[in-house]
Amino acid sequence: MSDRASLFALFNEIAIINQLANTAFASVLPAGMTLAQFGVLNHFVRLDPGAVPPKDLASAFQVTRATMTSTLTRMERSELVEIVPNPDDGRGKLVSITAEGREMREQCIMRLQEPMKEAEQVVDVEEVETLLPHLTSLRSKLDNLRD
Amino acid sequence: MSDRASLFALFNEIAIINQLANTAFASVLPAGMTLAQFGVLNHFVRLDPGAVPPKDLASAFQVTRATMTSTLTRMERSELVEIVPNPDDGRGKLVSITAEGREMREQCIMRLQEPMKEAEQVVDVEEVETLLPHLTSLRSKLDNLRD
DNA sequence: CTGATATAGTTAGATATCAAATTAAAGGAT
DNA sequence: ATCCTTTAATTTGATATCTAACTATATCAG
Repeated sequence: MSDRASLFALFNEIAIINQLANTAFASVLPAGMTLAQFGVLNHFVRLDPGAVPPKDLASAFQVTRATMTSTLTRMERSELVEIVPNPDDGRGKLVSITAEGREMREQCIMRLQEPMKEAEQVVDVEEVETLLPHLTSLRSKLDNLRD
Repeated sequence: MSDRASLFALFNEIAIINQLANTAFASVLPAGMTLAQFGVLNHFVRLDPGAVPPKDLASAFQVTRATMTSTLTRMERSELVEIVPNPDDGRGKLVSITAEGREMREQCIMRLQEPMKEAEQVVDVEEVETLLPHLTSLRSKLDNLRD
């Protein structure tokens, strides 16, 4: 197989894995929750960045600002985050996680244990350890390409 | 890092790579074309399956039948595929690629060369060769989990 | 044959995602 | 100070995707 075909096949496998994982994880989340929203909550809990502009969240997740606007609007509606004007920049906003948001994140983490456990049972741990650094490096290179 | 955290990180990297690749590839396709539609066209050209039921396409791409209905409806509207009732099954349909569909697929392949070339330039070929079999195996295992 | 169950496809309603256009504010150049 | 450019966020309109509910046909059990 040529290099190009391999690369193509690689992206193909990644697309399918992503879809399978997405569907499996999404199916156990509390009603109304999505992986995109969970990602935002998890980001706040893990990094504890305080109040951040939507654009920073957008670039952390590699989505457009329009996409982040959409997600954050829904999350504000369900009171998982709070959004206030940025006092230092009249164009901007600042987003922070609420107590409800933290609780919801805990709920999600708990529910995600089950499908993770299932995945662990079929997936070779060594395989994951082998794959991870390569994928991280690939992601980083593709990311640089974007600029 | 625990096994579970590694697995989680793995899915995370995969999600981001998928998004980056998706966006880059989608941006060079002819107006109106999408990766989902290209995937269907490519499937027909590579495997030459003749006329196939929508359900088979859905399972080939690991999407729901509803999703495939949506994609095929658009593709039929733009005359990239032809859809007729299945003479052997009153519930079913049969989908085949049209001459326009083949031309469109060629167009897409040509346009995809450019971003593929860029990716090739930053991505280590050996890295891809290392990754691919592991990803294929991972995909297959996750796939089995679904049933 | 008839009734229950399974399967193929669609529809409805939701979220995520993008690109392009718009609005408003910040920053820089002269 | 004024104009131009850039940046932050939103809106609009599109596709992809899911689940759940529905229709129609097929299949199987008795």
